[in-house]
Amino acid sequence: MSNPLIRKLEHGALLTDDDRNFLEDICRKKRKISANQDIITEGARPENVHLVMDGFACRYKLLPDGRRQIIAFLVPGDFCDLHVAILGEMDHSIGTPWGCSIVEIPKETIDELGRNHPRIMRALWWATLVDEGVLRSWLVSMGQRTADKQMAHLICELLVRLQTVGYADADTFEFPLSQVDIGDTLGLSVVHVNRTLQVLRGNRLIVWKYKRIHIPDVKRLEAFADFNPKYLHLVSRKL
Amino acid sequence: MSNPLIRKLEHGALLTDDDRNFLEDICRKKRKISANQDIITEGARPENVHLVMDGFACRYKLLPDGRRQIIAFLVPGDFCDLHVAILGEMDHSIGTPWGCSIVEIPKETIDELGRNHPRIMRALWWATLVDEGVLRSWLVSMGQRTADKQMAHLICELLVRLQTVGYADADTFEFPLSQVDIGDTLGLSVVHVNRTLQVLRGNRLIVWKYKRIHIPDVKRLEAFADFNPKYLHLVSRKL
DNA sequence: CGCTGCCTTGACACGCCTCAACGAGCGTGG
DNA sequence: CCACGCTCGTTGAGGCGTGTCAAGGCAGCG
Repeated sequence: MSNPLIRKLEHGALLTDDDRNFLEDICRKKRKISANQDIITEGARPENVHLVMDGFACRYKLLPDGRRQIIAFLVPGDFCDLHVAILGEMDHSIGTPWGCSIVEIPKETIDELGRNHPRIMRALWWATLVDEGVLRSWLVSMGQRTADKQMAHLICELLVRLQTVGYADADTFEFPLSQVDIGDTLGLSVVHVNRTLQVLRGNRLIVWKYKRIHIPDVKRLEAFADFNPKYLHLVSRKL
Repeated sequence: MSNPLIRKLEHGALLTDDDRNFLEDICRKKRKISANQDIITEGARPENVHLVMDGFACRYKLLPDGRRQIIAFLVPGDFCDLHVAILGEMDHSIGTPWGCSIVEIPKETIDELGRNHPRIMRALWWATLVDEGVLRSWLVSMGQRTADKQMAHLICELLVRLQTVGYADADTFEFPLSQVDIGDTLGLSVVHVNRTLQVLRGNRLIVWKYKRIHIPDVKRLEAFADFNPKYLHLVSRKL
């Protein structure tokens, strides 16, 4: 079983075979999004719900002066806009500077989940609440941690999140982002991102080559970043 | 009708008289929390859900070195821990450095809402999704705005949120926070908060005296902060 | 009266930003 | 096949925003 959505939800709720089959069905029609494309733009009122199945996407917000803040990374198994059904309008955009594939799910299918698959519905709420926990943790990082620890913390988080959906090994994962992207994520300039990365590499906390991050000593990086995965609320951290 | 919870939820969903009566009933037994007290502490698994009815509370997270990051302000009508029912354990603390009064609602009452008051339930989900929107906006502020605009943005947000529950007039509201608290909210040092406030006061963007903020020209402050209230998803901004 | 908490100020240091330039890798078209 | 342009990473120099340390002032209160 390698469907990232199912893998993820199993960390938040108990599913039956029936639930799993239903989810498997939903995820059949994948669609590729090429690099530098928006999936949904701020102000839209999408008719379908979007789910990332492969690659990376990101939530972001543009300021009038052109600055961009990336608010979240969406990895396989993550929903882009589950909330629009209730909120109506997107208050931010979602794009993929690196390419990804997604599945579009009609709103009615989500309504059907509410009626016939309460366990899945609960798992979806679990997922959005976890997203909120991640957001809180990013805010803490930004407010209180220096650039090096902030960066280390982000990498620790991605390692765990990608592991839960089968997209990372014990100490390495693919990472297609540019240093500009990281800057827009952490609220830093490219130049400073570059210099900070050099320090992390110099201390052998991370190795980053060919769009892949490798962590020589995970425990050491987690200690350095003061990383505690509790905020991800994974019931069983089976990897 | 002055129940802040009802006032707030009416901005997110249509309620019936029956719904309103039920909510009114829930909010009867208020309890005062004095200043510098925690309402819930990280790691707790509370049996009741907590709702702020008067005053201010805040979500916050403590780092090993003693630094504190405030993640959210909870004003009258805001729930502290609706999510614990699904997530199980608190991944942050909630306290009130300034005093507030709250209501404790048994989890079973929430379950009953799910069965008998679907409109309320939907409104509660609306409220937690709006909280997430606020969180996103804080992240954008922190990452991209300078201290002065960040502070101005926060004040604009609080003005609107307090207005929707009847705790602010057109251009003024009570604000019991200290400059240390603001520093921990925006990720700034007290010294810098102080100096930034002096600039804002000097430009007559805000007047802050006797634990009350007054805004001489709301439009001007909103323009300065680049404030757009759409992220609060208030269906009708009747004030 | 003398606490104590909060605001305010000054001096100095440092993290991070901006501007500017250059280099490496890579796809494209002549 | 090479020249070109593009994107991305890297470096240097200088400046500003913000942090830290330290001290003093003022108001509230026992």
